[in-house]
Amino acid sequence: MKYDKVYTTPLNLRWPRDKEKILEEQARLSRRLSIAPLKRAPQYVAGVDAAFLGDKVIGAVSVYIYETGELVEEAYSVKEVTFPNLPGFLAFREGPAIIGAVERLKVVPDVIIFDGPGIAHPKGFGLASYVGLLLTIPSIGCAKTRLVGTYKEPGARQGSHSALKYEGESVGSVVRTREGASPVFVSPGNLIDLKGSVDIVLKCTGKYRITEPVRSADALTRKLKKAFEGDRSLGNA
DNA sequence: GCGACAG
DNA sequence: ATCTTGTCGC
Ligand SMILES: [Mg+2]
Repeated sequence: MKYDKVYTTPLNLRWPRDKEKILEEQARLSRRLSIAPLKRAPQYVAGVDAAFLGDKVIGAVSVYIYETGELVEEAYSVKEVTFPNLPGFLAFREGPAIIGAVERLKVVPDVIIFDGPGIAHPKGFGLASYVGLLLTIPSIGCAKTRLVGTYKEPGARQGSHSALKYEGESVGSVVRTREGASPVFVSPGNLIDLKGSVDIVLKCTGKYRITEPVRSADALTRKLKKAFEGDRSLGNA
């Protein structure tokens, strides 16, 4: 279709003009990811999410103490939306605002959980991988639905999981975080492996399907959005 | 040409 | 993701 606005990637590549270059860039960056076990147990686990308001993106982050589940800090940032909504490129829309939020934190998270995939992506470079690579912070992709890959429905009990395969590789795990609810799609983003990702997601799961850190960030995202609606200085109204 | 398709 | 109140099922 046609675009009335100039959409750009954080690397000044324009859509749809530079479509091929953008795809090459995702593939190139994915090769720089490190999918390996976490060195030491995390102390701080963060959850991130984003919301949209007009042509603005609100990124939010909630940090918890991994062992106790205590909320210790939150932050957010607002950015301009610079990329259209197309499957495979979510990172270009949410990434900037999420990165901005994490950079405003006083504490540096040991691992970050995302509302979107890591390497379970067409080019092996989903939202969690993108942010995890740019910030050099271990990241976990925890998508609500499938982007790529095939799998067998996991068992009905909480904690059940099955492999998510794509192009012959086991890129993720389909995890039943809550009984009676649809499973979640876990895949490592950067600086962590699949096993460690699943362990952390389950450890951060409370009574809901979505991980507590991400739920918290999602809640913050909406509170902020509500507070910003009708705010001329933010560009809407 | 017809589906699939993160949030 | 977003637009939105009540309503069906466990
Ligand atoms: Mg989200």
